Amino acid sequence: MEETAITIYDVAREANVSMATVSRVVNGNPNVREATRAKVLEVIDRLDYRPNAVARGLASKKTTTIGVVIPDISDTYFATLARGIDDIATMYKYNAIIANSDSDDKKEVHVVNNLLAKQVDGVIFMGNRITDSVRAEFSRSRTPVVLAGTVDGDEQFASVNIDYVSASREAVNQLAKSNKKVAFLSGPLVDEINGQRLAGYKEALKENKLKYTEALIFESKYSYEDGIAIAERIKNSGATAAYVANDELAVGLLNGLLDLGLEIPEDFEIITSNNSPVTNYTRPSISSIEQPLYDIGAVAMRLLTKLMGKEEIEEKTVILPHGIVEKNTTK
Amino acid sequence: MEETAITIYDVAREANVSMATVSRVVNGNPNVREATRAKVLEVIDRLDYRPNAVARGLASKKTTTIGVVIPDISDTYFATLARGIDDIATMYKYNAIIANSDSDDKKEVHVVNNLLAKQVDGVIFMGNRITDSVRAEFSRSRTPVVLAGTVDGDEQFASVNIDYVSASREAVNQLAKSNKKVAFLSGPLVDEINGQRLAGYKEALKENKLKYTEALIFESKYSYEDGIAIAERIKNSGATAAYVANDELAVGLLNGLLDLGLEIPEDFEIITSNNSPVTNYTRPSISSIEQPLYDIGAVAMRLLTKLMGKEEIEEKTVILPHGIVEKNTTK
DNA sequence: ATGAAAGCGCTAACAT
DNA sequence: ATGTTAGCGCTTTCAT
Repeated sequence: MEETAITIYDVAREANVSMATVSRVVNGNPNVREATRAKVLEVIDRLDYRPNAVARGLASKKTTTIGVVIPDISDTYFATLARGIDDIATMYKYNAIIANSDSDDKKEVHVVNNLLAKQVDGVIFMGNRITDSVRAEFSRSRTPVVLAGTVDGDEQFASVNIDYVSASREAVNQLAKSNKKVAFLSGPLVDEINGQRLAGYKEALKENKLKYTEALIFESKYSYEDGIAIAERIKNSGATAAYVANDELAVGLLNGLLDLGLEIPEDFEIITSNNSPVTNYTRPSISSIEQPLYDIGAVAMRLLTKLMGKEEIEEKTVILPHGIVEKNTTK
Repeated sequence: MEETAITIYDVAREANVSMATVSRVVNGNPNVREATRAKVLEVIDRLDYRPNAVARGLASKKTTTIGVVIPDISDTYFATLARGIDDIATMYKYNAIIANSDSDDKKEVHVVNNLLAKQVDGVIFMGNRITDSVRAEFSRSRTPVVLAGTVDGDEQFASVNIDYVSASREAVNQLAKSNKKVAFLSGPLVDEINGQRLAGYKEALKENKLKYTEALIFESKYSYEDGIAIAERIKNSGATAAYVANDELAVGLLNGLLDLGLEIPEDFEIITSNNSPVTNYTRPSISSIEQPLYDIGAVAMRLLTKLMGKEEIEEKTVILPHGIVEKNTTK
């Protein structure tokens, strides 16, 4: 908003053309004589004209803005996804309004509403689960939605993830090779993503002829402190290994166990889930499932551009490959 | 954008009032009879009317959206600032468009332009320095700008920071108590923020009657790997302590020195700058300057709301308090 | 307290 | 190739 903003009308008058022609030039419409285009461009440059995106949005019903619902932008996991989203968004000339939800049901509904009121062309939703109210909100809007790193059992929405079941199965398989008692440590099991991880854990136990017991299942929050706090209980459970659903939690568990005098990985093995940088900072560094977080965001955004462009989608449930990186918390 | 979006006009017709009245109700204008308000509200609820923020923006010249220029949202330092910004923005009913700049001059100008085209009501700018072209871009716009965690020597813009000179002086003072050779490790010294840190370093040397030598100044990128890579050079410099400008860099240095067989803090002391969670994850945990990152973002956003509301500002250069947290990389 | 009407700055038919 | 003219959905005077 300049002192006295230059409008398309000012440019038209100065260039002796109609505003339609200026609009055509601005939008790269080929139906403009080269000489005319040059003149308009010159005036645009001289007057330093900057098209008002809000007016454009109202007239065209396209805002070139997307909404991103994210639990917490200061959480590296989501921030990495967000970076992937924003890079691709920028590539396709979109801007991203980022709204923190804290995975709170009420806030989620609120921010989604807000985003839709702002007429975003699409939404990328991240969370641990997708509630019915959010689902309803999206359903009665025609705005395309893509879930990133978020599991939707109903497959109502397009989504980009890795195969969490397989990933955790592989991780637990690795641990079960040399441990009879493998603990499972995650955030709330009601979150669908953790449910999938638990399913993978159970599959691995079965494959290794180990029996499942709730005594080895630990539910917690996703924080370093929670990891520290739960270390003693896990040690006392008799487990000699743990698959952990979150890196900060894993770091906490590692340091907690170290504080209790355990040798890692000799006495206890750990595999975590996101292979974020912190897994390399600890001593020993933490073995982890490796997942392409940035790419999940990037692919989700690319998918969204297709949806917004009404392109045909070959497969709306995208599964990206994962791996296991062995570092120093496994033998 | 619903199937057939319902507009203020639909509500007006259904409630037998004019759109002006609906507008008044929506905007909480008191000049509406209670009965009328109730009826309108009922219709709004029944039709599930959601005011179009784009149209509002065009008519009122206020978008209730701010722009946030950030070097990299996946960098915890900035992500924490961003979280503070977004929380206060939400509190004041603003949304934030977040644009990554990678601290790249060209990108910065580009995203700022873009943000202004979108008619954001204000901008929060984060970076290591503020270039002339960005400065120019902001200058010829009337959009309020606040710098967060970003030093502007010219004090042209409102800003929120800690006193980097004092903070690094205190950190180095602490190290100089028991070390004759204290290294200084930072990102590019052309970045004003590092210039201030260096100034503090020099002051501390002087206070401790140590002489300044370029042999102890190390310039690097801001990454873990760079910290690892530079460890040997720092060790060979004869330094027995280092003040580091970035936490990831400090973690790298710590692990690098550990790999070289040094005992920390016995053989080498380290103090870093941001006290981010990773400083607690390492063994030993890293002593650090403590700065209120979240608050810097929050206060910057609060300041911006005042600027946008044309309120009087008592002091546009805000300095927040800092501290030093002694952990286990100092004796 | 309420309504009528004029824009906000632009796009998108439709004409020419 | 270019111009004319309706809107887009809302806010905001100005009347009443």
